[in-house]
Amino acid sequence: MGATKSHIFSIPQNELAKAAKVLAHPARIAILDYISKQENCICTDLVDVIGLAQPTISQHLNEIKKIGLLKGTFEGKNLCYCINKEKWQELQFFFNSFFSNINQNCC
Amino acid sequence: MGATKSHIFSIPQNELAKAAKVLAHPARIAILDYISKQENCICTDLVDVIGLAQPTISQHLNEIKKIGLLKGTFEGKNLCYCINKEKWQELQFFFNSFFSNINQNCC
DNA sequence: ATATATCATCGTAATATTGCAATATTAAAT
DNA sequence: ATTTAATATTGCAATATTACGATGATATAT
Repeated sequence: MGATKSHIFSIPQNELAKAAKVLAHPARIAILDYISKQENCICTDLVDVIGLAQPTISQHLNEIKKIGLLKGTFEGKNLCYCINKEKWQELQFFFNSFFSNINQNCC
Repeated sequence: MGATKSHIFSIPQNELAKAAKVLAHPARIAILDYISKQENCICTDLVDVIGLAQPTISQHLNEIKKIGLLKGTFEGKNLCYCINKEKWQELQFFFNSFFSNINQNCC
């Protein structure tokens, strides 16, 4: 017990849950908020902006990267990254479709 | 350590994360999928539909109820509930606003 | 009143997440 | 080559989540 039984759910259900999981932490919302409001790709110290330790920020960034929501070069000294607009819009559409599917005859 | 440092984030950031957390499990997506597709309030055996044990379903329902996404009478023999349309639309708007805030000049 | 059906709660085991100190890696600057 | 700055990885402690058996509560049917 303890682990999510993903196999009993459909692929879209698992996909949406996975995406929601990435958004299910205020630090990751804050990171996305910050990055999405910059004029250009940022090469900055999110550590100072957010207020968590560097390894923790790095971990959160990794969670966001894993679903493809960030793009950029993640090597070397100055890490430059920004929102992957295509994936962002895909997720927006995905969430919006989910919310739009409610049966309006109910209650 | 171990617990989310909610206090260092803004209220909207925490609110969105909290809502996303509810959607961050395929069972809860499946439950919402199912309920939102019914013609009326359901008074049914989600246990059979989803395929998890009754206490587990009950827990998941409670998570959804806690953010006000379900309404109905939750007592007695026949539990009747359905989507709280107002909260549903509020969340849809909330998520959509978040996704719409991306700076289009980036990258 | 007793049985039955439905949902909630408790207790607990398994697993996942969060956070950070310590350390490693990488690339640029000197 | 060495130092410096930025990010990643490792290891681990604290906490949270997921799942379910056992049990409790409540309402209807008999």
